[in-house]
Amino acid sequence: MNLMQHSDGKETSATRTAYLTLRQMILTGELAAGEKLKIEQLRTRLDTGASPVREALSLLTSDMLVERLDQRGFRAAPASLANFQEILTLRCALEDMALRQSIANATPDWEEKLVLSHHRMKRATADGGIPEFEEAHKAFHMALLDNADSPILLRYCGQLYDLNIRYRYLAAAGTNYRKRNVASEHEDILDAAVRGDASAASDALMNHYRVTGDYLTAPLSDL
Amino acid sequence: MNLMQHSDGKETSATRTAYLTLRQMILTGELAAGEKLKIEQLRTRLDTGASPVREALSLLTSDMLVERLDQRGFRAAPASLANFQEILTLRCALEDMALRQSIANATPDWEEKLVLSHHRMKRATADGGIPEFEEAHKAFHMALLDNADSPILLRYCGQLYDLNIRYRYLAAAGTNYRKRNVASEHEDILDAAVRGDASAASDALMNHYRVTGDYLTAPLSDL
DNA sequence: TTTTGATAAAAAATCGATATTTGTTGACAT
DNA sequence: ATGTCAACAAATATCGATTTTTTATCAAAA
Repeated sequence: MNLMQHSDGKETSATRTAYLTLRQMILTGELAAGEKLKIEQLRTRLDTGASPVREALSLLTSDMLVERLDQRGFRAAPASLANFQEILTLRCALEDMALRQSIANATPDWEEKLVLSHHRMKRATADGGIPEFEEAHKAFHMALLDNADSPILLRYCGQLYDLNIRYRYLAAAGTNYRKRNVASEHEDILDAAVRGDASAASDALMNHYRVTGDYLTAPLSDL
Repeated sequence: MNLMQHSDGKETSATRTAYLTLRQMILTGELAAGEKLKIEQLRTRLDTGASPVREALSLLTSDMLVERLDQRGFRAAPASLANFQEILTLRCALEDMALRQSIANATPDWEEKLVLSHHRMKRATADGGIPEFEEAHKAFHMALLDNADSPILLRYCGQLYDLNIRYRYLAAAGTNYRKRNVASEHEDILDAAVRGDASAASDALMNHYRVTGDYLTAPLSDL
């Protein structure tokens, strides 16, 4: 069945490979927002059949990264300032909920994972490339929420996180996020979370999003 | 391309038909929670090819109504009490948000749609079958939120609504929901919404969910 | 000119067949 | 008896080709 060797050596289906690849291409803007996604074109680009491409696009539809047009194929989800701001607002609402639940369920094991993911993010900030940082950054943010014991909520938070990433890349080709000093903001969140202070952690997280949001709004104002 | 005549005569793709049919079958329990969904079996049952079935299942995966098992096909999402309660909790949180925004944006046009959808639901309660009532009931609840100007939020609310429906069918084969007197609860919500009293409307809506939740928890306790 | 309608090209959706994987059974050795 | 392994059966995943739909082109008519 044409097994694919995934980067780390794990074997995956062609559909999964196509899904991950297309997702990455959309998040980074390699496939531009609003762009028509032609099956044939993607088929050759990913060197796979039409069925896996089609299925991958269907899956991306649920992530709101791809839109399905009636009988006219697919396109990358359009970007707009309104969409960006909606994502920001919802992230604040949902992550506040998730973070408070997560902290309420705090365990030593969770704390350790949290500290670890923060360390890895700092390490990736220092010497990794952008993809490595992005991965570690998401891992940290999701680790904050991961203890919430609410799979659907976490799923939504993850989706919104990814939708937001796309706007980071749009705003500045994904480069200068690290140039702003986010390290202290991340530490504030981590410290409060580990301390078990839900309100402080939530405040710090919301502040982080508000500041980042303001920071990105200007470059995105012409959307 | 094998156009399908949808019930109301609108032409749709085979994929869309399969999606809607399978969704209905899962919501009503015709395809039981946790049940293995074999392509071949569904293919003959829906009288269509493997590709549309496969794509429809992929789409249902994003609705959390179907799970994809690594290389072993699909199954209907399992049901559990924890899942039911998570859905209830999230619905309260998200619909509270959406309803308040909706009311904050109130317009005469929205009010009219709201009243209309409520009337239609009452009418369907009186003389319609279960599917008609279910459709009208969802239309009313979504109409309450529809003015919120937050597409993603509305999407999530719609998803959670559907997930919850499945538990209604599970609890009582979907029959006795109307036997409880929900009419007055619906009227309380409607009145407060039309009056523009967001807090009262939200209280009424939350009460509606809490009561319904309690009502369903007992029959579902053996999940 | 603008509109209309037919025609041709491009693309999407679907089908049928094939290859690959998972699961199952039962003989054989321990 | 129990565990292992090969052969077989069932089901999934994928491909290649076909059908259908949409989009583009262009000539003829208003």
